[in-house]
Amino acid sequence: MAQQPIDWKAIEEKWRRRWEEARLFEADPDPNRKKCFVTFPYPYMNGPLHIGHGFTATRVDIYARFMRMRGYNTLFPWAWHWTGEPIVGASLRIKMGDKDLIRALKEIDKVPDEELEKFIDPVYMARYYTRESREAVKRIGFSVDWRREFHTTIYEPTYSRFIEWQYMTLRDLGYVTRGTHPVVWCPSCQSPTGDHDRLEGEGVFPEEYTLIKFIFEDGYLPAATFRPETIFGVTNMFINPDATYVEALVDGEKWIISKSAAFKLSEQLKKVRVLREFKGRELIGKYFKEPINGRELPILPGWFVDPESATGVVYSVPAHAPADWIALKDLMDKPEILSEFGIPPEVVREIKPISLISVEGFGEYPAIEVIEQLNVKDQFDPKLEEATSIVYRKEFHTGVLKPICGKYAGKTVRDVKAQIIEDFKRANIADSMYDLPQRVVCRCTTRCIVKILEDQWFLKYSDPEWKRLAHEAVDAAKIFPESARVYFHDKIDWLRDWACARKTGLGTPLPWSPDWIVETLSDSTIYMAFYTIVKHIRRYDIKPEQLVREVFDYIFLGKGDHDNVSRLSGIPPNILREMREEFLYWYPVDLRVSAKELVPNHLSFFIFQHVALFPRELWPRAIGVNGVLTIEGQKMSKSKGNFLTLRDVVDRFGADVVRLTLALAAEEMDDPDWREENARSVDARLRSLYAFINQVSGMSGEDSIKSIDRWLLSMLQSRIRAVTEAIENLKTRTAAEIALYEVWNDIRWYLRRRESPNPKILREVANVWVRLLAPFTPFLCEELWSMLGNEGFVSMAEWPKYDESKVDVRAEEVEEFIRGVIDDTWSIIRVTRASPKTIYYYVSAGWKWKAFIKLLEMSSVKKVDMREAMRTLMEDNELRSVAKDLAQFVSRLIEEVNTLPAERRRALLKAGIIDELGDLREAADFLKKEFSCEVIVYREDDPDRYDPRGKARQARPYRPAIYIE
RNA sequence: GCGGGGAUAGCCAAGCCAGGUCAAAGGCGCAGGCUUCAGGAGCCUGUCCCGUAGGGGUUCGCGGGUUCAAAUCCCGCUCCCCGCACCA
Repeated sequence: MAQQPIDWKAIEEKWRRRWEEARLFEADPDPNRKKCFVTFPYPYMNGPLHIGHGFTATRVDIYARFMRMRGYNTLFPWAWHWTGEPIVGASLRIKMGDKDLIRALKEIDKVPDEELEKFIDPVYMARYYTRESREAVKRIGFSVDWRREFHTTIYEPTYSRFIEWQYMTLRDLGYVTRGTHPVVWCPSCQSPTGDHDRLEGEGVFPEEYTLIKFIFEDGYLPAATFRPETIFGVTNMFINPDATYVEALVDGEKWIISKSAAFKLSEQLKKVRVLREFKGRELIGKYFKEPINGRELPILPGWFVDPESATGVVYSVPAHAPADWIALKDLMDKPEILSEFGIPPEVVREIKPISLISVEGFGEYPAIEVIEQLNVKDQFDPKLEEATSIVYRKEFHTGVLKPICGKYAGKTVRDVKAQIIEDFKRANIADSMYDLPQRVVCRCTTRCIVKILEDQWFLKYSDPEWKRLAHEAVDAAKIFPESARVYFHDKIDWLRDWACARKTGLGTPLPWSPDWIVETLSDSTIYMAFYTIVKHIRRYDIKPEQLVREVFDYIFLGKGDHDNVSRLSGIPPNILREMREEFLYWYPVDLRVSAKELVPNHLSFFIFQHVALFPRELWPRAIGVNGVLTIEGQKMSKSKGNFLTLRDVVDRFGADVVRLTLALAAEEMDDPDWREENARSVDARLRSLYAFINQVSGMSGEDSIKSIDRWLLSMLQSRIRAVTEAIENLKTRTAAEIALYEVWNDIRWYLRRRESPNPKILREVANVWVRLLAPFTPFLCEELWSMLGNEGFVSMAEWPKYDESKVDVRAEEVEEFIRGVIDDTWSIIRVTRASPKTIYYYVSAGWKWKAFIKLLEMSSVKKVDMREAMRTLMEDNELRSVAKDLAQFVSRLIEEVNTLPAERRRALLKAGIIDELGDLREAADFLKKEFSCEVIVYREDDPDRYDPRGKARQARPYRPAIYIE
């Protein structure tokens, strides 16, 4: 199998053109054929397709091509996702001259200058990438029906009509609700700041604080806390003397809070009117009242109080909050600070921590104990945070409230916390506000706050009934790999309501509230249904305004009759019927594949929305989940500079090489790793494959059938079966591995064993082989298929069928036997470091075979022991005559026979007594070549044998005795 | 923290669900040989350790256990990766 220069590009172009001319992958309903509808989640067009897209989509295409060859009417459509913020964002950044982005687009995406300048129009940008990506998809050879291509957003008005229908229907079904929701918000951009839009604060989300409204003069000091239960242990207040505070009317009450808190609250549905501004020191030394028992407590200076955090008002519980204790201790140690504020030292000295939670393993004052344990020095010690977290966790999970807590006494903190908050709020002792636990800075450099968005539209994924249906859909579907099923169930339970509309970005406006746009993950859930009718929309030039609700109701839900709907829409009734029929023909989706990162969002939404909108028989049939691609072991990213676009990779290596390399990289949920080294190796293999098939196609020679010929065909059957089963289960790596390497190794062994290969057999094998590989390397296989003299496309050829009649267990056992003999012989040669002149083999005597088979039979019923075995064997006259040797023979074999796996035992029994002498003599020439010496074969009981060391009697079935000179 | 996936010989990676054919597929790399008008091609052999006869020893993250028998089952531990929401 020598290599030849092959022009991949020429082959690929040739067949791509022919496929297109033949409209090979355009699939239309055919009631006489079973259908298969596979989909790949449409990619987002803010950049070129990368090799990670290529990986997942290749798996889809392998499956599609496989099913097509198995006779299924197979549809693999493709579309483009334009919905969302990033395209607009990128476009804006280009407009503003963002150097990093522009360089990335030039260098990685290879966008020419004259195109780049037009990217200030986001739609132009999306169109550009769509055009580029379409080319890449064609080049890599995905078997797509392009008549059904579309993109999303209002720029594809008929798609928008579809989305409108979807959301009106969902709303009527009660799955869309209205509500409020806290988001991280940039006051400058006036929009939510997602994780990827931040300079600082990745992974930071709003947290809800309880505000305890301590009474102060004619108003309140609302102190923020996560631990409202500790109010029973409050001893004082801390205010930052240098921070700016305000007196403000908040929903009609007078509140004293930090200046920034006032602003934040105004974004959280509170009516805020600032009355006056002042420094915190004004409050220091004054007294406030706690609202439970009305105790009067002092306000002390605390510079650790961050006015940017929550209200900037902090109450102090030194028994249970390490920070509070440390702050108090500081003040006790530094009376001069107190005097600066005119506070007598005894005010602080007399403060006693009040214990309100009992915790196993701690005494009265857990905070103080932990501070001592960790040796926290002062308020600025980083260990303080750890101390706080230890106390908090311990008290939350195991703490029990003490009698001082009144009606909550005796309960654990965990159980009663929510109740306390509710009670306090009802009693107007508490309120709440959201804030960010850490600084978050928007890309525009503005510090973010939490805003509560009103009138937000939600998909009610929290609905238990909806969840139940989603679970049922997961149970009913095939999930590849099976282990991902639990992942889906888990994520369905975990999903909360999803804000399904946004104010900015591209998309489709909500039909009943057009200032909102359907959010990107929410407009991409059932669009596979649109593939089934977009063909008609194009062909019959159906206008968006014709696509009234009733049209979709009719097509997708079977509501109404076509005459009526025709009147409403102006679409002829026969076309409506055709669309309905086409939808019903293709639906449900037979397979959808994506990377595992989409399980918690896209794939789960896909399931949810299908169960909401469609009857059970139209729910997805199978979902495949795969890993996330890395490049040479590294996560792919544009900033790291290891971003590989699909187009570049296909340009460099050719479509088939890329496809096969990707297929061989991983399956199930393992992460594939793209390695150039692997691609080069695959390239070499394919060149050799070409050379081999080329050679076989013109080969002539004798065509007698020997055992080795039957062996090759027999092996091929098990390869066919294994590849078929693997692809059925989307185990594309296993399938590719067997189809390429295992078959290759079989053929190699065959060529080695057969001095003059049988051309007919090889051509038969080649015809199967090329078809097994066709889903993986379709271009090359088309070429090889025609090289082998076949008419038509291999893409449409019948998938090889497992042929029982070609299975030859005996031939397989014979090869096992020969291979074993070779291995044993090599082993001896290596150990003795001899260079053999003559090798003598002695095959087992007839009685050994007889006993061996008998033992196999006995052990397939149940485990045999020595005594029982001998008793049965001795019933045979011939065996009895060699009783002494028999006993030795059986004792050596019995363990082995007993532990043989059932399958193997069956194979051995099926093969029966093989003609060791004949087979070995037939292989003698081959063995001579292998060992470059003479080979002589005897039967162990041949009276004329040459056996100077008495080796012959060691012979066992399948393991002849060996003597080497 | 919650959830999911992992840990196998130099590397990648099968096997584990259904315990014995497992010193453990396949690929890559490496070494030796062959082939070739010596291009990153092909073929053969080797690649845990020991062994002058086909054998033996020790391995499948760590520690226990079940079993005649465990990479595979059970318990505990350590470490790695990924997701965690208004975002594609």
